[in-house]
Amino acid sequence: MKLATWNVNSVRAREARLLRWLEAARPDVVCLQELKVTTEAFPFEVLRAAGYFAAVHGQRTYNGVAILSRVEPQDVERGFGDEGDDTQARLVSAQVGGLRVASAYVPNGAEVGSEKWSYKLEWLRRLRAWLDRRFAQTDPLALCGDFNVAPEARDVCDPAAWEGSVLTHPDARQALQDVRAWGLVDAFRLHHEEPGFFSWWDYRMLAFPKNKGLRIDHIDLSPSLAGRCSAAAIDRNERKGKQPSDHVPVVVELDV
DNA sequence: ATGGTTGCTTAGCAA
Repeated sequence: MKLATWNVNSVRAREARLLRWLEAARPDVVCLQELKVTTEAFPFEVLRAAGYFAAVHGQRTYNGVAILSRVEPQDVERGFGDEGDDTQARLVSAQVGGLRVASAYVPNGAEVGSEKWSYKLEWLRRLRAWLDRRFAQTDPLALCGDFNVAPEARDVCDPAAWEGSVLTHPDARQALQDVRAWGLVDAFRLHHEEPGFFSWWDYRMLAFPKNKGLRIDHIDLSPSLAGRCSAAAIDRNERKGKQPSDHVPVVVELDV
């Protein structure tokens, strides 16, 4: 199974590129983030024609997440289902082909110390609580998405320049580590040790041509799936050409 | 040098 995650930064603005990429990469399952569209206005028909079902948790203007799958997703769950804030569409999960897949759009956090920053850290705590509540470590689970955290210095183009940012702050890294301590493994790092692999480049300041990026999009696997992950890659080419997203797809191959 | 760019929505916010 080929499983991917991609923050498309508006599914409507990216529709042509998404369809072209699906045709070229032929993934079985794709987690999308930042749809920026309501569930009602999601392009179900065009994706169905391309061979994909969709489990969608949409929202107007901001956020919005989905799971595309060649087999029909079952048991779709939207949000955490906890007592916390439920106004931002940032999590959808579903059963696809024998495993549980989650598409997550972790809050960016805006600025360290801001209300949005607190919301980001709290959201990551809720994510860990959701894992504790909903799954056993033996379950085949893939948590995919824009985590808005570069886990280590090797995931940052210029660690000194990015020190203390919302994407690299020790508190954000610790919050992600607390999520992963449930029993998740960063699939990309199973296959690549070296620095210089990025999944996001700012639209501004010629960040992509200068390769000033960060690796903030991740596919995290439960132990049983980690042992079945035969390859991982970042599709850097998708940042090239006209009207790219600021993020590119991350792809893994699972022997399931 | 709190700059620069993109998307949604329509002037300002979010990233």
